[in-house]
Amino acid sequence: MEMDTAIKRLSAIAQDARLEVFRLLVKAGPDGMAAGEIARNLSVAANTLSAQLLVLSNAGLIRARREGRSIIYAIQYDAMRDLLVFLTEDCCGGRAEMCAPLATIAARCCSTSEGAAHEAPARSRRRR
Amino acid sequence: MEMDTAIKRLSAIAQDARLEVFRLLVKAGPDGMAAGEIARNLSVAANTLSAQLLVLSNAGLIRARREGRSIIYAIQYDAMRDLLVFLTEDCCGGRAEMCAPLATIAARCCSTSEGAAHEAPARSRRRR
DNA sequence: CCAATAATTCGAGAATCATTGAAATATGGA
DNA sequence: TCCATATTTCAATGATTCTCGAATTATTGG
Repeated sequence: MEMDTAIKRLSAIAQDARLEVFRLLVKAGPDGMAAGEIARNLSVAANTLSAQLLVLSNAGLIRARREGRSIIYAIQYDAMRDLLVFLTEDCCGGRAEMCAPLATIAARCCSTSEGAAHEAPARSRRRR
Repeated sequence: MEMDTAIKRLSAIAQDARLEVFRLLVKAGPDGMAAGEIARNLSVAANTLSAQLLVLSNAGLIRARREGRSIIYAIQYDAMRDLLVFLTEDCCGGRAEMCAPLATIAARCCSTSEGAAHEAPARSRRRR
């Protein structure tokens, strides 16, 4: 990934309203949410939100699709994944101080069933 | 982690010079690098760099220690790890689109020896 | 076609941020 | 103590960025 792209994405989420939008859309999943719905959730003006959605879109972190009168925004998982990969590149200059925690993140995510209220099918994954 | 902290850290690395400093220090590892050495590496003025190092410090991403005439900056792995955890929180709103890639990151990191030009002693680590 | 809803674009003003030269502080050695 | 090295602080300037009101575009239903 190019530095330019990474910076674009980082600055996109380095702002309170946009970080909230981002997190909201991460939670919302692939189905996404309409712009108006997002605005209501975060109590931010429609036109302000529009500008912020554009920043996130231009960074490639979210994607818009029209559905009737609404425009639905949804997270782009690949973009986020690429950014995380970029940030952790060369993290092992010989040592594992950073890598070890990464494994923890992966393990915590989707395996700890703390938030598994929505019964994920969970194709048997080997533990630990 | 508080949103404020996350934003502080994200904005800290959402800028070209600082992102380069950050990546350089990630590579450098716990021993860190002197401010002057960083400046030479990135060909940026000492005073400009100083301001940027302060931003990264205030964000908690790096830490300074004096050593003789030099001031050595080193990455703070914990801060970075916490940020990554924060960014991936709630990423599993039921689906694994984002989580699966995370595991890949962890696996790629420290296991793929693609960038192992600096012959890490490699205390026998199981492959793959 | 007209009105209502959903969202975006435009322009301006305020606020924040990055960079620079000049001056200041801290350390180590002669 | 005096000087050179290493780095930071300060103040100013220019560049970005954020937000907001007003106007605009797109879509649906009557």
